[in-house]
Parts: sequence; structure tokens; C-alpha cells
Amino acid sequence: MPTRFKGTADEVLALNTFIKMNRSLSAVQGQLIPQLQKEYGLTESQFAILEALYHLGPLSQGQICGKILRSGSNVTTVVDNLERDALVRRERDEADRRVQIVQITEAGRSLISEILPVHVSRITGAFSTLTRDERRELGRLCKKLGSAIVG
Amino acid sequence: MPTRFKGTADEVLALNTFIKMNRSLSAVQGQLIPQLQKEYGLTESQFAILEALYHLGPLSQGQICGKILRSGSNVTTVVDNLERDALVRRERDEADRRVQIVQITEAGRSLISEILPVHVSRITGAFSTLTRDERRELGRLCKKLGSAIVG
DNA sequence: GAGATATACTTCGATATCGAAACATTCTAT
DNA sequence: ATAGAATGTTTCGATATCGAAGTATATCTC
Repeated sequence: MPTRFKGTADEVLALNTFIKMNRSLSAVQGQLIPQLQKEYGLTESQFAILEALYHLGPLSQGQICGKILRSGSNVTTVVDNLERDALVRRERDEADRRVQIVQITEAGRSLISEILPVHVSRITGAFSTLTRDERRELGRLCKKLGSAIVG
Repeated sequence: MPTRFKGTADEVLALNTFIKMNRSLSAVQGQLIPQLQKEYGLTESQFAILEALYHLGPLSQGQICGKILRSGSNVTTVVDNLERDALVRRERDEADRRVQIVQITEAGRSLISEILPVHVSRITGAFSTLTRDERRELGRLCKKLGSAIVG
């Protein structure tokens, strides 16, 4: 299965682990994203932004950036599309007129509250092959791996 | 940190694990992809295809599809760009003229062999915060999670 | 308080990505 | 052998994604 790569044992182990992470995450997302699209007409990023606004309330685009880990220009594009579909609304911050505050609309709220239970149960289902302890351990290892990198 | 979501303990655990996987993988990739781009002018997908051809030899586009887990139309696009940059070459399969066989060129081979050591050592570095056992366990859990989904 | 610098967002150009439809070729069933 | 189904790729239209450059506003420094 792993690519024929010659290297130290440490390198091979790191590469294989990295490949497995990639594949498993792709597999889980493959269960989720096409359904979001087909059944509700939302892309992954649109869903992520709507969900953030739904749970956290109005956010500036910069704050959204931080939440969904995408570039600023990307957030502009995705919010444009959400706004066109009337799922969110933009409003200038009066205190700092550079800032765009993004709010979820009633239509957006109602769409998200329809999707969420299905989405959550799909994720829960995907993880149900792991025992509770395994899920916790997987989370811990990912967190340790991720934290060591940025901060 | 986790999104304020009301659900069963199982749901919350699955969601949090999923979020941590996403974030950690993003963090690792954030170490790799910008460098590929800035230093060698390759996108992630271009690199993935070149690497597959380098290690596995000539492949049809359909086979590449399976390796990099992308749609057929996407492979067409990325191979187009690689071919334009003379890093790969397309050739019709004489046995089945529907098939395009993609080969890495000398330029592609030399680029990949220049990148690989750096790339591998970056990945190894990213995983070095985990103990060897933790890396193995992370790999095992990801594999278990992923295998349960597709096949 | 004016000019320099910083910040928030948008625009632009390039690539990636998908699914559906089109196209070419091969296979299958009769 | 031929019509129809299946397969491999390409094209098309839409969205995502990035970084760089541009614009608007705010802040900072003298």
C-alpha cells in the first residue's frame, strides 16, 4: 500500500502515518460533503461559515477567517455566494468602517438547523467504529500533533 | 474551543475528534504546501501526481485518479498543467486508445528528486513531537476509521 | 493635524475541484 | 456484425482557494 520510498524507519513511519491521516479524513469527508451539496446545495465552506455564525453569532470576516482556516480573499468569495443566496447578510461595523460584520439570516438559520442533526449523526456514525477510548486517543494525538506546529 | 453544540456525549466526542483531525492535518499541510509552491512552483496535486509517477512508473489517468483521490476531470486539468510545464508527457495507449498513459519526464524526475528529501524531512519533523508509539497508534486509528467507511 | 504605517476587506489572475454532459473507443449480447 | 452498454477522458460551468496588488479606513508619530 504505502508508496515505495527508501528512507529511515522514522521517515517511513511519519510518511505512512501522514498518508493514513489524509486518507481517513478524506473518507469521512466523502461521507459528508456530497450530501451537503446534493441535499442542501451547500459547499463545505459555506456550511462551515453558516455553522460558525449559527453557533457564535455575528462575526467579522476576519474572525470567520480564523474559524475556518481560509484566506481572507476566500472568505470574501464564499460570503459573496452566501449573501447572494440570502443565507447571510453583511453590515458595516459603525465603530470601524473597514469591518464587515456577517450575520446569518432567518433562511440561513432555518437551513442550518435542518442540516445539523443529520450532519452530526453522520459524523457520529463514521466514528462509531472506534471505541470511546480510541476516539479520545485519536483526538489527543491529533491535538498534540497540531499544537506542536503553530503554537 | 469546541463549537457550542448541544448533543449526546457520543456526538460531542465524535465532533471534537473530527475537528481535531481537521485542524492537525491543516497544520501539517500548512507546513508543506506553501513551500512546495514558493520554492518549487508546484501545487499539492501536481506534487502528488509527480510523486506517484516517480515511484510507480507510467500510469493511466484513471490509475492516477485512484492514487490521489480526485475526480477524473480534475486529473485531466492537473495533468494538462504538468504537461504544459514539461514535467510529464501523455501518450495514447495503443492497446486501448481511450486510455492516456502519463509519464514523468526527465525534468519532472529531476525536480521531484530534488524536492523529496526536503519534503520528507519536513513531514518527519512535524511528526517528531509524537513518540514512535504514538505515531503508530495514530496511524492505526486513522486506518481503522477510514477502512470502516469505504470497504 | 498631516503623513506614514497598519488593518480589513476586495479584486484579480491562476489553479483546483466537482458533477454532468459530450466524445471516443471498447466490450457485450444477440 | 451490429446495436447498445460500458469505460476512459475531455469539456463546461460553477465554486473554492491562494497570494499579490489595490482600496478604504484607522491608528500612530512627529
